[in-house]
Amino acid sequence: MMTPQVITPQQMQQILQQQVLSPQQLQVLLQQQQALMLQQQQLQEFYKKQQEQLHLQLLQQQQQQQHAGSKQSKEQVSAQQLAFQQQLLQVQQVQQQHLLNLQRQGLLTIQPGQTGLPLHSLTQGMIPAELQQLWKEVTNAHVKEEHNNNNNSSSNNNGHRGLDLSSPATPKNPLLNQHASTNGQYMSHKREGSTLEEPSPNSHPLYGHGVCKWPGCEAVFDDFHSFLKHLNNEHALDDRSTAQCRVQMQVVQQLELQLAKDKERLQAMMTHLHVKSTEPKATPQPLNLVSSVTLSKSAHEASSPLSLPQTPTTPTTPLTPLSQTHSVITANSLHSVAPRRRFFSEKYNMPISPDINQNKDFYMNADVRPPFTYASLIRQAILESPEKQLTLNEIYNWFTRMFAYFRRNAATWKNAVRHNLSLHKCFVRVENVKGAVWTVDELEFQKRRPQKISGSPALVKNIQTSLGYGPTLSAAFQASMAENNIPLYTTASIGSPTLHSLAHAIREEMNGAMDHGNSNGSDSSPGRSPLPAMHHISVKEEPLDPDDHEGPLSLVTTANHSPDFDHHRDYDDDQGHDDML
DNA sequence: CTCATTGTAAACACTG
DNA sequence: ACAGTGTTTACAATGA
Repeated sequence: MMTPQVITPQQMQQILQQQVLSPQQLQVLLQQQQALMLQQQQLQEFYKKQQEQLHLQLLQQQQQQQHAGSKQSKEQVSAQQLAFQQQLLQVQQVQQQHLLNLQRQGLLTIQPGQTGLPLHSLTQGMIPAELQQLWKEVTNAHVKEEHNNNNNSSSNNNGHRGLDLSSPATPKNPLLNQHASTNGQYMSHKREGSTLEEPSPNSHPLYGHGVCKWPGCEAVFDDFHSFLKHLNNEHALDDRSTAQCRVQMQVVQQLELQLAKDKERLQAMMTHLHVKSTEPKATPQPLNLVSSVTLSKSAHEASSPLSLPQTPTTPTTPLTPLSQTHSVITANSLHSVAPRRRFFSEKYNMPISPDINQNKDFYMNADVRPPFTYASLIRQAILESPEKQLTLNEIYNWFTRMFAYFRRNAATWKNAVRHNLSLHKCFVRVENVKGAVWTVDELEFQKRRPQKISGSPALVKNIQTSLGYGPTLSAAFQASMAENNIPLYTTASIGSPTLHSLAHAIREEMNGAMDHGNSNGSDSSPGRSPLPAMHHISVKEEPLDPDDHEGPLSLVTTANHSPDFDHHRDYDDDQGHDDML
């Protein structure tokens, strides 16, 4: 999807998803920031050179045609300059957002005058290669028409022809993309669909569950008045606040934009599918998660604008990826599928992350039952959290935040969540200072996969054997998080140690909490492991290996500097969902 | 058919 | 007493 705007939908989803920064993320951010600083220096130098070059060229051309008395070249160069500047303006948006987000998180202090971002700083987000490319375009491609200074604030729809920077920059520039994607990490968001109410004496849209909901603030107050005090003091009208406000505006803008685009896409999809209805059936879907997921997504999206039967007791089961797909996707065909109790085929319960990420917007707004098991959803919620641990209430909040479907019938699904937490061994309860948090024992979770994945036992073996202990454990964690499309976590050097200790922590906890009599001893006992090279592959036997890790880890003290942002969701069972769609 | 998994409902215990 | 949390049991639906 070509997205001319600065933020891609995926990034927006990450924005929505990653609200809290873990210490590891902060570390990564700092490193990236340092790298960015370096870049900025280089870029400024580069830009200076380019400007000199431009001036030189200008002078030369002036001299050349001075006698001819022609002003054309001058105008031409001016137009080029203009175009160049406009491109830079575009880049400015990316860069500005990045900086603002940094500032928003307190990682960067921007001087008051800097928020305006003078031209010379526009290039800060660009790498030399890109600048060069841009320069080439500016200098080579002749500007055929006058560009009026349409530096409107949004400028998403640029009028530039061959000089469109956004399109080449997006796919071409991994660095820029990286920044942009990490932007999503910084940007907290507020989706205050349910807080439109008038400010009552003891409530404030920016105050929820004792936490200041100002982006990036998270200050905790037990008293509403102290919050008000804080709000007036800390978030007064200053540059920082306005900048943060601007970012928030951009977030909203982008969301609206994406909504419009998705609607358009949906329309196109539906028309397309209608047209295709008479055509021969598509080739059988491979047992590929992505494809099936995509299909389910399209099915969902197709159903989204249609008035969904709001019958929570009869779940609107999405299409089965393989067999039950009809060519024509209509509301009827979608929901005429016999109501099933199950969410979806549990074959697909494991890698829901991509789907969730890709269809987040949909699930957030459409009252459609997500096609995943409770266990998968709970796992996803926990893995998405910065500390890979959530309290029960935070899990609830995640459900209500991510899925419109779970904003009703709270008693039912909450019970199911608790039931699942207790029932499945893959969910480990960890005592904490604040109470108890739930973590995911990835090994246990993966253990259930073999039965789910139909077809390829080899694949199953692979998966299982890849879940050995020690280093591979953290690898499994990383894989699972890469699955979450959380780029920061895949930066191995940073994510690994923490995950390691976490895994260790979980294991320790398992040692204490779980009796190892759970093993049915059927598969892969240590003795006859299919991979003798590895240590025990036995996934189930107590994973108490020699402690190669450092000593006492404390899940508790792992810098809970980022309080549960989840609390700022106010979906209290029966409210805040009637405004959907 | 059996069996495993999942969802739902409900009872119960514990805790603050 | 009450709500939230956590465990457990029972049962139905589904699919392998």
